Amino acid sequence: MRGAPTILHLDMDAFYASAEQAAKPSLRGKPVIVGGLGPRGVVATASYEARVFGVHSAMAMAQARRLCPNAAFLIPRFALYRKVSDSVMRLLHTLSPLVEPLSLDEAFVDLEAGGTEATVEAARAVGERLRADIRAVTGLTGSVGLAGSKMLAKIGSEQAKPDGLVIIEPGTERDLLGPMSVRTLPGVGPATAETLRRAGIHTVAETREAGEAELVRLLGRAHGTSLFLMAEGRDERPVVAERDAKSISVEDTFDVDVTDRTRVQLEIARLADRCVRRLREAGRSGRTVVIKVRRYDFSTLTRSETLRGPTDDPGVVREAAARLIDSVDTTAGVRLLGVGVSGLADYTQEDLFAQAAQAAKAAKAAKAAKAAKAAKAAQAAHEALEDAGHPPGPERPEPVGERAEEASEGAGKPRHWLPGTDVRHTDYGAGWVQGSGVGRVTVRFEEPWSRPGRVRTFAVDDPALEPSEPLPLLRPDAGPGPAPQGEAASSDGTTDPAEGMGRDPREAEGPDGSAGAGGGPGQGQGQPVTSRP
DNA sequence: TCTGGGGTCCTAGGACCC
DNA sequence: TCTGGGGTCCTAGGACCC
Repeated sequence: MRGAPTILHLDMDAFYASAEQAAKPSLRGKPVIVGGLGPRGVVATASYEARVFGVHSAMAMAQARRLCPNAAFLIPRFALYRKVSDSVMRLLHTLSPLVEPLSLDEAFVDLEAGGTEATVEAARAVGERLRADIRAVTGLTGSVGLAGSKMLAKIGSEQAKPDGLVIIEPGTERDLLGPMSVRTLPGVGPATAETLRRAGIHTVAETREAGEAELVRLLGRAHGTSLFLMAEGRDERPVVAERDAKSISVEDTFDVDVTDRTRVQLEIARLADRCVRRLREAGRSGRTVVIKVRRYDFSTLTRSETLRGPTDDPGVVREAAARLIDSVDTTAGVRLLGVGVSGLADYTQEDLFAQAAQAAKAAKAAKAAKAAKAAKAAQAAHEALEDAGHPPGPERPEPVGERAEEASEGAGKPRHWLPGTDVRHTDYGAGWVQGSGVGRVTVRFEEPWSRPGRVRTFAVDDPALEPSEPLPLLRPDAGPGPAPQGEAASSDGTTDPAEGMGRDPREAEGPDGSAGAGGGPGQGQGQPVTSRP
C-alpha cells in the first residue's frame, strides 16, 4: 500500500464494440455485439446500448439474440484491436517504464516508477491527460482508476466506467471496501463466493470478521491468506512488466459434436500443427504436450505427456498428441478439442534424438540453441500474427495435414462472408459485410471518417468484391480534433432495396440508445471527471 | 440454440531421491 | 523389518481472469 495513489489502472470502455462503432459510422449509438456467431458462440463485448437489454460478456450468443434482436452482431477483428491496443500501450509507456498489460484493453501503470510526484493532484493530472491522449490518438474512451494498490486501482476504474476517472485516496480503502460484495475482491469467482455464502459471508467486512484462520480453513492456504489481506485492503503486489508466457495452446469448439474417431484424430493433428506454428512464431519450444477434451456433456478432461526435452517439431508434438487422444474415449461425442504446450524453454532444438544424443554435450547444444533463437526471433518479427481462426464447422471440407491453412487461405474468395469483416469493391470502395446467405452478400459502404453509408447486395462470388485490411479509426491525415462518438447516429434511410435477405438483423431501428448504460460516469465516490481533449 | 478461447495459479497424490 | 521426512517432478483437475 502506498501513501499516494500512484498505481494507475486503465480499462478501455466496451473495447471491441467501441472499436467497431468507431470504424462503422452507421453503428454509432446503436447496440453492437461482438463475439462468436456460430451456434455455440458467446459474447465477447457488448456496447453500452446493448447492455441496456441485459446483454453482457460471456453470455451465450443465442441468448443475446433473444434479448436484443436488433443489435449488429459482428465477429471480432483482432488485427484492428491489436493495432489500437498498441497505440494505447505506447501512451502508457510515456508515463512510466513499468507497464503491466492484462489484455488488449487493460493495463496497470506504476506512476511512481515513472517519476510522477506522489500526490493526489499530480496523479489526477496524469490520469486526465492520459484519457485525453487516448481519445485523441484512438478516438475511443477509457476509464482510469488511481489508488495505492492494484486491487483498488482496478476497483476505481470499474467505478469510473464509462469514460471517467476515480481516485481512491489512501486511508479510505477499508471503509470503502467494507459494504462491497465479496465478488469485488480479485480471485473471488462463483465457486469461492458460494463457499463463502454458505459460511454466511457476503460482504468484504464479513470476510474480514471471519478472520484469516477461518478463511484458510474454507479456501485453503494460498487462497485464504490472500483473500484475508485483500479484504483488509492490504495488497502489496507490484506492477510487473513483460512476463514470459508459460504455455501456448489452441482449441476449437465444433458447431456439432464430433463422434467420428478418425475426424477426432484429424482435428487433433491440425490443432497440434497450429499450436506449433504459434510456438515457433514466439521463438519458443516446449517440453510438455497437453490435450484437452470437452465432451458432449461439457465435462472436460486433460491428458499430458512430458518429453525428455523441449521441442518445436510439429511431428513430435503431433505424435505425442495422437498418443494422448488414444487414451481418451470419445465415442459419446466431443464438443471441443485442444492442444497445448507448456514447460516452455527459450530455445529450440531439432528433435528428441539430437537432444538425447547431446545430453553429454550440453555446452555445445546451448550454443546452437542461442543461434537458433536469434534466427527465429528475426523471422518471427517479420511474421504477421495468426489468423482470426474460425472454428471448423462440420461442413467445412477438411484439408489434411500441415497444408491446411495454406489451402484455405491462398484460394482467394472466402465462401463465407462473415458479418463485420472488411471488404473493398472496385466501384464502391471500402465497406464491411453486414450479412450473407443464399449466394448473396450484403455490404455497407462507409469509412470510419465518413457519414453512415449505404448498403448494397452482391453475389458472393462477385469478382469486384475483395476482403481487405481494417482501416485506421482516425483519418491518417487528420489533424488533432478527432470526431468522437456522439454524433448523430442517423438511422439514415439509405438502406438499399436489395436488403430483405439474410438472417442478419440491422434495419437500424435499435432503440437509439444514446442514453447509455445505467447512469453515466457519476456514481460512487471519488470525482469522476469527464475529460475532453 | 445454454455455456469461446487464451491464459494463470493452486492443490493433491504418487513416484522418486536423498 | 514395521516404518522418517523433505524436496522435486509429473499428472490431473479446478478456479479464476479478460
